[in-house]
Amino acid sequence: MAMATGREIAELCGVSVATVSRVFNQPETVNEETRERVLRVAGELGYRPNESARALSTKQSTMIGLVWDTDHRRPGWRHPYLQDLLIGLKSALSAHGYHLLMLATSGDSRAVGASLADPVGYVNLARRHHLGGLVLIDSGSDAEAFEAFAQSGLPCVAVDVAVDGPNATYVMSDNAAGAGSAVRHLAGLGHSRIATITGPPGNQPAEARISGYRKAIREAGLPLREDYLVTGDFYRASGTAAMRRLLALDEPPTAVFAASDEMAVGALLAARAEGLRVPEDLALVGFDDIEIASVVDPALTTVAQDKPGFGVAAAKAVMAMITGADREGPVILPTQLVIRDSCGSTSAHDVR
Amino acid sequence: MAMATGREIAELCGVSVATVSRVFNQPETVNEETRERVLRVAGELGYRPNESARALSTKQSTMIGLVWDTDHRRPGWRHPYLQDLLIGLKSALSAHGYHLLMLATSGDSRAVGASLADPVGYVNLARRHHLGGLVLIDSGSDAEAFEAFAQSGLPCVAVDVAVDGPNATYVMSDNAAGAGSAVRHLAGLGHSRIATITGPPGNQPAEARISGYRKAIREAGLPLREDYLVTGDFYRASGTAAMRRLLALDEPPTAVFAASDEMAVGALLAARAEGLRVPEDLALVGFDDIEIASVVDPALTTVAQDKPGFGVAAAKAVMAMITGADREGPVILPTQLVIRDSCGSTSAHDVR
DNA sequence: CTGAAAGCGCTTACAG
DNA sequence: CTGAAAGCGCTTACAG
Repeated sequence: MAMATGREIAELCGVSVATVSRVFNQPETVNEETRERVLRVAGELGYRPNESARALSTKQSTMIGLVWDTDHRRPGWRHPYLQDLLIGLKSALSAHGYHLLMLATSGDSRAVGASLADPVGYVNLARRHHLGGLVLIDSGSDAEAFEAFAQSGLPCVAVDVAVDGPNATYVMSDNAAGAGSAVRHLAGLGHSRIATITGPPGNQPAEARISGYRKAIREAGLPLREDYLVTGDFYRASGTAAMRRLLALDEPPTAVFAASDEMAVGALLAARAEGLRVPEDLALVGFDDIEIASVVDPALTTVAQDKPGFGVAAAKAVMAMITGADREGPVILPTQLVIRDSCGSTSAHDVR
Repeated sequence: MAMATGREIAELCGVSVATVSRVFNQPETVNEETRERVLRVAGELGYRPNESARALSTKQSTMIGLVWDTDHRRPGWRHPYLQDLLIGLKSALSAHGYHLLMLATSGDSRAVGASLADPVGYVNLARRHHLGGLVLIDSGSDAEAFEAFAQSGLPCVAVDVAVDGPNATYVMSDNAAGAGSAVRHLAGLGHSRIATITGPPGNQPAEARISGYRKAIREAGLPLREDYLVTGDFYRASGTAAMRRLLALDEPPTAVFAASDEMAVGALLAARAEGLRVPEDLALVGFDDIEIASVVDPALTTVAQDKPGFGVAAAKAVMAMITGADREGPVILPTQLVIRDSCGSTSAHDVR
């Protein structure tokens, strides 16, 4: 059973195809009686305007492109909360009747795919498909490539990368505030030797978390020790390495804020290997609140990001650009400190 | 800068649009010199045929639809390995120049979205977009709805659900064999009281894992005790509840095979709460090998599924249907037992 | 090997 | 309120 076409509906209803089209696009301009007849017949035959034809004619499809580079140089790389992001994105987009097109990525630039090495390939794809806009998901080091998208004029919203352009915006957690809340929690527990394991240099959320850390340390009246600032890369192994370095210090920290849960877990492993007990000998706070945070032992206190919120906000932002709503600034999502067992309780620490 | 059209290229090259089109679709039919001229000009202007127009004309887009129900009745539901599946799917599809369209889902059936309650909505969408086929991802209880897709005639490949239809197939782990390997490992370690925590009744992988368990128990010469078969639902909490029930038995098991890592973690928690040590007092094997498996303490021995492999196989299967290759049967993926610390070592158990 | 023409299924000024 | 017509950008028999 092939799809019914507008022409068939028109004939069955004794109207022109133009009228059928109007029923679906500007229903208020067509006589109520005709409209209902068309709607009824269309309903019976399961008719809906063909999307390819519609996109060709209007130069606007009901699809938003997703740029997510899976052929990433870093092999085992995984996005910390892709599924939640997609859930939020998809459901918010669905509410507007939009689908999400995961654009093919191809190493070479021939064929259909594009690659981040060549952003115009993606922009081209977007135009050829009449996409309404693009959602850009950072896989760690795409900031530069994203800048090119933002300049293209196409509605773009980046997640976790601050881009700027005629039709571009981004959504990001309030990373500085989140880091601050972690440090304050630690300081409030009586710690004065609080170190941090950072994300990779150049990464915006990573940098913001560092400033948040610095600011909170200062505000707590604690000394800012550069040897308490160890560079990681968000991955677990780097957390382990960083923790070892911290533990080797003459005056090792009693508390550590890791800029990702993965690194926090790595740090936990390192601490355990050194015979330290968490939280008794070492307090630990992570960032993200991914699933493993609640499953490690002790369960990790962490700065939770609003994962589906990224998707919802991104969807809202593209839709706003498409419908030409007033342009709003970047979306900054609040974080929330989730207190579990990796820092002990206040009372426990009073004893210290 | 709007996209260049075929007409512009044609004019610049002094040929007809038909020729330009041929250069991209049947290059061998056009004179080499002309072809190269067109290709060069097209390259300079970044021209590529518009996808909407092409799809309208050929009735075939370069998109595969993804049916993934996020508005699932089970609120906190997450697919255990969606990201890996998508990575495999996307990269294999990309190799064929296909994109992945995540179809909008809408609770109500109006608007653009469809819902699993109404599979024809999706099939309709597929036709309106001229999708090459559909990949169906089970969110726990979609088997029935998927049957409807399979009957539609549209190329469909389901993940983790055995569907059948004129143009449908599926990819699934060898769940029975996987469960068997878990039980054999436990039996090999000297356990004779091996219980299992199952997935939800009716779920095909869950059922297959149960048969695998039964078969292996039998083959190990152990008695099949119905009280050692406790029903779970793949979620963590059900693992905890099931474990409590097992521990309350007059003759509690010394080893448990949980049909998912989540349930294994739940079981681990319950065992710990009862003061049991894992693996000393209780050996535990999970299924899936998701990230938490390696992060819990003790690290979980588990039956690993080839997660990206699902995506790759699904992509291959749809592409084969689209290109009309000989129809192959369902793809059964091998599993692999990953031995970590939750079962102890053979020697440790010899002492027992 | 190449062009003119029809057609894919819709939308939207333009008349009436 | 409605229809005839043009156009969106491509592909593919059909002639030549």
